[in-house]
Amino acid sequence: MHRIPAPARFNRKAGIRAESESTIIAAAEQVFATYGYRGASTSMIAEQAGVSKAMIYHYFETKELLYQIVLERTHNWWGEAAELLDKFSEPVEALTAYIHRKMDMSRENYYGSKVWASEVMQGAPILQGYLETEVREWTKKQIERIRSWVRAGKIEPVEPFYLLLMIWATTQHYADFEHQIATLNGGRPLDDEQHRAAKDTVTRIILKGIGASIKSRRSKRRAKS
Amino acid sequence: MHRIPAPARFNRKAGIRAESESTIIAAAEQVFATYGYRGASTSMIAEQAGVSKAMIYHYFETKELLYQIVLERTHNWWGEAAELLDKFSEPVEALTAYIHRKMDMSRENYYGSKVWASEVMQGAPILQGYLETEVREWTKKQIERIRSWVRAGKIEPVEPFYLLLMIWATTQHYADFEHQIATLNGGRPLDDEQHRAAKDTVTRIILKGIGASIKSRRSKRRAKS
DNA sequence: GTCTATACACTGATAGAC
DNA sequence: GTCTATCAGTGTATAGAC
Repeated sequence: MHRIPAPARFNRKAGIRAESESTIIAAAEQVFATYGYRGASTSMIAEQAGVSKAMIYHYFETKELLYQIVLERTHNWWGEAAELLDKFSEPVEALTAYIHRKMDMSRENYYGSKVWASEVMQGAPILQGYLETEVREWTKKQIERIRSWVRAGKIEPVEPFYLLLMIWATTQHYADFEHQIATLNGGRPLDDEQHRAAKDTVTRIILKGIGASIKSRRSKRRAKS
Repeated sequence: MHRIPAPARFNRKAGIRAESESTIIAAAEQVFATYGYRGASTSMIAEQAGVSKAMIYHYFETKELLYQIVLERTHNWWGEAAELLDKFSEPVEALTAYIHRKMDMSRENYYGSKVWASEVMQGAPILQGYLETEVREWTKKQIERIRSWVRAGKIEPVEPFYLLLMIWATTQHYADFEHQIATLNGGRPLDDEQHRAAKDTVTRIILKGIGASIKSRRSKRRAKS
């Protein structure tokens, strides 16, 4: 395809297109998160986005394509957190950074997490290939890394797979079950202080639980996100 | 489309009505678990149950009523695990029994857990009343109990709410994400040995993470008054 | 109790005016 | 780019034969 870098004043149409697309994607993410793929209707997405239903089909060929794009976004979004785990060589730093980031992401945008959960509960018809390749490879790699920490005596013997599942489960729970958590919290979502306490509690229990508790106190507690 | 395994019949020798009803309920539980309330259709439930669609409406007035019954069953089923927590006065025994039971239940019937998760992701339109009364009261009570364990020096200081959420998240993850876990496990569900290892790992990390491991129980005793 | 036939709202998707 | 009108199919739910 022949792409021409156009001047800014000729990009107005492309600007409108990009804006409409992301508005629709954001709306679709919310509706898919709430009702799942089959339960979501294009009219609901259109209404949520504030556009006519025909606009959905103007920008996206089918409902399934739109769903795939939403899933792709979520997968890329979580990929960022996954990379974090590799950026630190020590278990305490790596796990702390990973857990905190995932907790923040669960709070920042819980819709993506819900769409993923819904997709997996369906049997991952769209994500299956991705699960069997990238996610599986990443998991194997992290399992080996955790094993090396055990061999180096940095953490106590632990089954790495179930440790990883525990971290995923706990951090994503704050996204997928945000409504239940808010209800039990008196009808209000966790405030900043509660969110910080939740992150600290989760991190402390896991690190201490695998014998990797923090030895030196560091005031790395800046306001994140 | 994703195929659902055949339903398990709960009744052995009961009336035709009772047997048909429980067959339909079991089928409905699977379909609701897979596609959510809106995404599930009565034809799919009928096919899964091996009866005609009209039979669904013969035994259950509406799709929503059938859904409510499925949710009610799940709620009662989990209530059994909830009671377990009160049957032991010591944190190690209570939490071990509770975690093990919830892990077993997640394996025994993950459909109920999925339906609950799906309902909550919708904003709990049906379960909201339960969440605001029974679940909230139970949670408050357990929070107080955990606080008393902290005061008695039986466990280290911990925010009880986030500990409870962690236990729920982790144990239910094995139900809600069983497909993803099986995929990462080479396409096979966790076998008996792996399930046992998962239970042990989860229990050990949590107990050790709150300073309630069996070994240190006696030495952690402190004069309180 | 079980089935087929059917009413009618809603679904995904398209055509065509502007 | 945006809208209304529309189609074929599926959705929930009911009626009535056997």
